[in-house]
Amino acid sequence: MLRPYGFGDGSMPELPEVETVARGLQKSVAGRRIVSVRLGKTDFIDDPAAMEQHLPGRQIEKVERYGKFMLLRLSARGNADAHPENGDVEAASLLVHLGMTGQLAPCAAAQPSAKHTHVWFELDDGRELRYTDPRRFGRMAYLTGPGLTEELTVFGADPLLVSTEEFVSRIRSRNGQIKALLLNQSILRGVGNIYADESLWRAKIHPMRRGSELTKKQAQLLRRVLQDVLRKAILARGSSISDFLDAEGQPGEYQRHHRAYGREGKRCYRCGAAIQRVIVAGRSSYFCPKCQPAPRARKQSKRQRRVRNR
DNA sequence: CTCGATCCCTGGACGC
DNA sequence: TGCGTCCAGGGATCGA
Repeated sequence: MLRPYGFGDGSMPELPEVETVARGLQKSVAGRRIVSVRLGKTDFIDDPAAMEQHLPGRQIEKVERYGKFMLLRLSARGNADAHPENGDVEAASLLVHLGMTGQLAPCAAAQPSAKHTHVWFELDDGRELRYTDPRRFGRMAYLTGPGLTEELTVFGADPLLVSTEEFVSRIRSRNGQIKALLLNQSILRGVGNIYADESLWRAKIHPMRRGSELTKKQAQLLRRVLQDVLRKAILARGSSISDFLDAEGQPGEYQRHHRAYGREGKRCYRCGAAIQRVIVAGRSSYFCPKCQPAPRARKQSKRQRRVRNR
């Protein structure tokens, strides 16, 4: 049985998982034409009517990843009834975010639908591309040129492509906690809770350290280990992903390489100290208290400050 | 700018 | 077995 992300072992779709899904879809559905669209619950879709109206007839030309989003590049609709005012002669894109538990995968049209399937794209080869998402934290949007551009410009650099200089300046120019900065999609696009913790552990940086507090060397190291972790996770097909893309696909294996995430109370692989969990930026953060020394307490209450200033 | 709180949602874990 | 409670988390939003 297909197992969605986020169940049991804390895995969820971050950059490596989304990259894995996008590559799988590029192989399995690129080149196919969407014949029709059927919708179930639509509260995670920007404009359901637009999807029903504009998707049929379009070919899926390419499947790309953008941060944690997938971008299905669609051809212009080739039929004679195309209405230019509706953008039908224009190339378009379907933006898909898997949220916590989203899955997008093709299957035979005859196959019974899994629970929580909300979108069915009928393809021109007898299959259906289906979107399943129990929690509906995902998002789907049909977008054309300007709308898409506007949508994408709010995001920061791709962590795999960002130069050392840009990474260092983006991080060191902020006062926020480094964990929050890594999770902030307008600074870097694609990093989530798991890979933030994993890279901070590898760089020996406490999640509550301030971006501005990092040395240049630390920031450079963080970029290097972040890229290394993401690349290796992609090679491992992500963390704990089941075979939901194609029959020969293997489950993700990267969870076996986790050094911090989900290891509260377990021994640090480097020094043997017990991994701790704290909430940073509203999210569970796992770190080694010995290898990743806490920043000096910088926040003082007004009262403390008054006392000290006397 | 940065922070925390709140909400969205479902199902798994856990206690009784 | 079955119920209730808590928790997980990406992201939007809002007020401080």
